[in-house]
Amino acid sequence: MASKDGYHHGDLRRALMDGALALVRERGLQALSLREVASQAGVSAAAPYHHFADKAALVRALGFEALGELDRRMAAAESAAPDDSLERLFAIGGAYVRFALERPDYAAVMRAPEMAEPAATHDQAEHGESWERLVRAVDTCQKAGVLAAGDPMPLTLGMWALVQGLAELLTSPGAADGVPGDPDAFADSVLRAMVPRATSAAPPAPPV
Amino acid sequence: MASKDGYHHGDLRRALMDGALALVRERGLQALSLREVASQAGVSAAAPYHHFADKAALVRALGFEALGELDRRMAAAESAAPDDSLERLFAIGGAYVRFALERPDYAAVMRAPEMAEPAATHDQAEHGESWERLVRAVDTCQKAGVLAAGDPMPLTLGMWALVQGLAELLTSPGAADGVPGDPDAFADSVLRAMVPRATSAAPPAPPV
DNA sequence: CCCCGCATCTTGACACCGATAACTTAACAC
DNA sequence: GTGTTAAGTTATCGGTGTCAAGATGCGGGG
Repeated sequence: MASKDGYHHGDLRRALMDGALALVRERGLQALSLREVASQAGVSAAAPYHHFADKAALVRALGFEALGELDRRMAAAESAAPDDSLERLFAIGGAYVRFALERPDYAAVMRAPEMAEPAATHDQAEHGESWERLVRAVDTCQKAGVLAAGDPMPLTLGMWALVQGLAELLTSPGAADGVPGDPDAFADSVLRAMVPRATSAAPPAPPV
Repeated sequence: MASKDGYHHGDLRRALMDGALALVRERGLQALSLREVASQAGVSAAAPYHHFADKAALVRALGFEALGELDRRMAAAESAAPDDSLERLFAIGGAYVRFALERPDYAAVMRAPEMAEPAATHDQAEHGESWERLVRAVDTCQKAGVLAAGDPMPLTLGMWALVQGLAELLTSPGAADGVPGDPDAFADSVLRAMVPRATSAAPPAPPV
């Protein structure tokens, strides 16, 4: 809609987004500079304003792209998991953490302050499809009796907050200290340790 | 050490910190400007550099102050809770969330990117006293048999991630939608729903 | 064919920001 | 008094987001 495929430049909008993503990956969201992204793409400092209203609009575009990719990975992980409701829930949560660890740039723009502004929720649903996917997974677990019945909201929001906080903790520098080995596997153990079970027969945390 | 109590100005360092906190409260951490803080305090733009090496140093000072206040509230909540290990754990987590809701300015500087830089861990321990307090509470719960035994790290880190993510979710604007009534009470219900129990006799989530 | 329109990109400028250097002032020690 | 030092000032630099006005190029209608 905004740009079909290129008049002078090849596809500037995409080039700007990729450049911004690279800059975030290398030096963090704080160091993201519109001018630098522009000059790296070979255009002047004012050129981006023909593709994004604002620096915030660029960040929001990246954030929504990240949300889309996140949901794609969650969907893949969910369908690849064994046919067990709780395993599917773990797979979804694990996909979030793995995504944040693998693509810290996307993770950073996903929780950028620009994504929480009213202009952001105006364009897209609150958490996108991922949220509804999680709601569905929790509901399935409850119906299967593997999670305590009752209002699903506290459980779902708790699950979301858990993976969100876990991703943030493991992404922040210096977090590699203290986690024994592969952070991905550690995140999985945290998830399994934290998710409550309705059944009492569940083994009390596998020996480390 | 840096300033005893005032030569020309009353106590500039404190005035700058208070002004910065107010600015964060009103317009967010992103809008924090050293120049504006300085002019609001009635001094020139270069004056703050005699009290803080950097803008980052100001933010770090506020962040550590926030961590101190957080631990103070956690301690108060813990000792005010009934004499039950799990209740104490809930009290600690609830204190975190309540603090973040009540003082979003402190919450913002606590998780500012400047706090994750190597210069920050150099001055103070990783999470301050609060972390060790949580470790102790989880350990007590495990010893009391109310939490599954085993490696306490996944449980503790999961608990930390949960309250951290919960605070971030409830602090972000637009989060008031969807939570039924008092967010503080809702956070407590999330905490109680998410924390796993070793005992099977625990009532399966109180009716809503 | 030409020319007009529109999207795109450029230059130039403005206001703001963080940071530093050089200078002035005030408080205290002796 | 003198001298030292902390604290505050002005002036300035490089960088950033943003806007206005002009240049440039591609497409479609005459």
